[in-house]
Amino acid sequence: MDVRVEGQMVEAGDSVASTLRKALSGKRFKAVVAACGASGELLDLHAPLPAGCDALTPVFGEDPRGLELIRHSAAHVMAAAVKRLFPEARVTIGPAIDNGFYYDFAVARPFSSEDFPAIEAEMRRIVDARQPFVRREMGKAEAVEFFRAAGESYKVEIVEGIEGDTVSLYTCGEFTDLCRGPHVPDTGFVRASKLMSVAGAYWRGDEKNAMLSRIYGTAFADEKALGAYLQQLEEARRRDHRKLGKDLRLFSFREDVAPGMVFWLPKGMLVRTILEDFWRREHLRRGYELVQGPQMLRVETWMKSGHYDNYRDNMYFSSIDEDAYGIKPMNCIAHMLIFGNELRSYRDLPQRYFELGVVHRHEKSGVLHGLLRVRQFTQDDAHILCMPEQLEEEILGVIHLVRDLMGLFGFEYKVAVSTRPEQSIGTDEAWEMATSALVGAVEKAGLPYTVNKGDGAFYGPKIDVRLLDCIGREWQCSTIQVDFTLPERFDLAYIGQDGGRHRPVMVHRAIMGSLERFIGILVEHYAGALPVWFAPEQARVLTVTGAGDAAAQELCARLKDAGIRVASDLRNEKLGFKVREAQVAKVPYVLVVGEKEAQEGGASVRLRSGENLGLKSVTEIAGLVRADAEEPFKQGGMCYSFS
RNA sequence: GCCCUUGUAGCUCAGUCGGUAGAGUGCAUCCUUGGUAAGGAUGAGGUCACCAGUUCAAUCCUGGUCAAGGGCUCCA
Repeated sequence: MDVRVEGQMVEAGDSVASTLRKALSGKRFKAVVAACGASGELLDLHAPLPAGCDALTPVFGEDPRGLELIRHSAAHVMAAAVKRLFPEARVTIGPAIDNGFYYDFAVARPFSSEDFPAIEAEMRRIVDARQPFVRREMGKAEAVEFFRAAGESYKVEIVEGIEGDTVSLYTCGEFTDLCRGPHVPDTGFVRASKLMSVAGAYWRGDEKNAMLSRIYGTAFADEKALGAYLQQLEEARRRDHRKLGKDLRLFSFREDVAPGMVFWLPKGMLVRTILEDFWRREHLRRGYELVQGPQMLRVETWMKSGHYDNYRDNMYFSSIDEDAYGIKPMNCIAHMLIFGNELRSYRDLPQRYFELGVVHRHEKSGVLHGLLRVRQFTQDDAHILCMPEQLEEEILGVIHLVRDLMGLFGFEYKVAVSTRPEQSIGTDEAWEMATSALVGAVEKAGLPYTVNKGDGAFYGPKIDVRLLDCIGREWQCSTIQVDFTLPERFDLAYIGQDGGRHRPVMVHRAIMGSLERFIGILVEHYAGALPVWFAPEQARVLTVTGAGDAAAQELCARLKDAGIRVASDLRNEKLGFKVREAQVAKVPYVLVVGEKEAQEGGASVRLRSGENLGLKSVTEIAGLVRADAEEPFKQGGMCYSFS
């Protein structure tokens, strides 16, 4: 029988490898890590050619599937090295993950990064030995016996949990591990790897179980790809909003005073204010109304809403005159009550309430992370109360708002629709109606989406939007949720055309999600070089010598009159020094005033890119800055300027 | 909460194999008036996170506490 390999037909060999060898050049064959069978399954190179197999695709290390194999095999190599150095360590699991792999070990003394050099050296020896990965099938009982004899109690537990009669084992050198496979042909393919960090991890991810010692590592097809990845990590560190926030004086944290809560410094607060102002205006333009509820509500209200039962552990409480109050972790209750404040007609619907609502949530201390995970934050929260037949239209409006906002910052994004989970309330009919409204809206908007089956909230289906920043990281921001419960619990109603009382449907949505978090993402996305429209300092006037002070102040005043956020640096320092400081502060426009400019008026303009535009008049400069600030709005159909 | 790492000047970090500490940067003052990424000098600034223990002596060793950072979702 003949087998198709990369477009040519070759005679089937005994093994996958021998078949491929007939079709590939020696050099290419050496780089193959595995093969993909006719039905898409991955095969070990050493494996016998499956019966009836009529096509094979070689998989290389650069291929995502090949890379995953390399990483999985790297986990085995690391485990083998650890077993050599620490024979008493018991192995547990070691999968490939997004950016590498890990392996969890049960050891008396947890590993630390100081153990890395020894482990890496041992790994190197194993890699250089080019030990083949040998697969073997074994009956379950036999496998249990094998691992019990080896003292690998965790493996025994895993084998016992596996369905079916046989399991597969892979051996490289003296190390044998339970593994589904496949693997790279030999350890030589794990030539570019690096151990990254250690962490504690619970057995099977359950905090009731024993704490294991996890070692994270990464591996690539070659040193070049590994180097590129390490460089990308370096780039991410360079963009870290916590560092940039400190350097650029945007915000600070005082762990001793208020852990997980932000102190907004003047520049950061200006950025926030501009974003808030823009966002409020945009909401007004799209038919939302601004509202605001109290910061704390009596505890009885939280009982009525269900938050006390379901969310109490994350809430802060206080008491006033012996009455218990809960500080709001969400804004929806006040919006419910605002709807219920008067009798509503179907003519009044939809009601769209928008609030930049400050909420408090008690996050566990270990999960706080700069602006991205805090305990007090501001949601760009809205609740739309509408008739069921308006639902799709309303959701479409929200999706358009998401699209326009993401476009404004140049974010790519991914949409996922989450459907009814096992545990949920509400009728099938309501779920069906809401889910089809969500799907219908996404389709009308022409957006590709995925479905997360059973991942909806217990009270309704939802759309989640994950944005991708400019270095490809994903962030969960926007969420659009349909909710049947709250209108029910608060007995909200409107009078329909028929004169009867009807229950409105509620859409809960946040686009930026948390303002704090969104600003953190923006800082990382732009690496601190914020676009002119919300840069806290759009321009800085620098003098060459003290003789330019008066002209600089005059220029500054005129630009301020033109609505430009400008500062001046009249310090007694050399120009090069001041230029550097402005550059480090990522100021978009640096305006230099020297003798020549003082005489002719205007300033010589240096951009953040380092480009020098030469002498420009005040009017020209104001025009440049303004045009730059308006640029991002050209695509979104939006329009905004802060003044 | 749990595991690993870390905690020294406003910031970034050295250092002391146990004898209470240093650099760069920033800040202040002075000199310097310099044309697009760092001019020079001088000075101020620290209960070495906190609490115990060991010791003649602890910032350093030991134990504990607090905080931060990396993880604790990826399942042979």
